[in-house]
Amino acid sequence: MLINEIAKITGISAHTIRFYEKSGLIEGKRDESIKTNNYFHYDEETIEKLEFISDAKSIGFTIREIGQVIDAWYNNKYTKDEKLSILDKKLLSLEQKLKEIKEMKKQIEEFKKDVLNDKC
Amino acid sequence: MLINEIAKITGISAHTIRFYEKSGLIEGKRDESIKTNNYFHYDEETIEKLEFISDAKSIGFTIREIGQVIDAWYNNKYTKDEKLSILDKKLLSLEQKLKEIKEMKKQIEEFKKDVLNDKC
DNA sequence: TACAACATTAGAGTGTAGTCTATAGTTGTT
DNA sequence: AACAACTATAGACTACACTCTAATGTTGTA
Repeated sequence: MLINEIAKITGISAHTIRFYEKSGLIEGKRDESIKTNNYFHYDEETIEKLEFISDAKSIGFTIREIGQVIDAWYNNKYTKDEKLSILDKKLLSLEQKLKEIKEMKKQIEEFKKDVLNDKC
Repeated sequence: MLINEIAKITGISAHTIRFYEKSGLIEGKRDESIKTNNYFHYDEETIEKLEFISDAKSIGFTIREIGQVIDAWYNNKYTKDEKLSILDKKLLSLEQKLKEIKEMKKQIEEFKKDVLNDKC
């Protein structure tokens, strides 16, 4: 698959996909048998990664954090223990976010009560 | 209270507090009886607002969104119905975030299983 | 073969949310 | 009076995450 094809599939622009590639989140491969161009080719795994990136971004993970998780899962940069430690840290920070969101919900519900009772 | 005092109480720097003031999130008042300076004075409500801002930021709300919620609660920019509508929208987006975080947790737990089973 | 549609790279520009610097004036302490 | 510590303002600078432009080359269709 060339860049515009995965762009269409994932809904992420070719520009942004190139930006993610520069940032080390994904990696296209060049077809060595083709000598006339140096187009990048992307596979199913890249689609998976891009979808994961979209999800992770929407809950506030940074590019660097997402890169860590991707590396912990797909790549062989880390030992098994290092991978597990990275993933456990992310799980903890998700727990934290969950708590904060629940508290924020309570607080906004309090605001609503105040508005309903004309207290502000 | 002058700026450095609420900075100390809230743990937010004076610079950032001034930035929030410029952004319309909080508002200090000048003491008209003092002619020698034009220092801003802040009250307890500002501390409440600043603490709300910290919480809301950490779960990914933008300055603009936080401004809307603060206006919906403290100010008289909106009618009662408009205020309730703004707060309900924020509650919905919190529900959405909650869902996404739960899904992300599941996904990272899957990653962990793969790592544990040496599948990657 | 003309040409639209695609590909690459480097680098510039944008918006968000701060963060810092410089300048100038004010307040409190010795 | 000297001076450290505070205050305000404008504007420069930073990091992050895109987003776009320009230049150049390639591919596929009429």
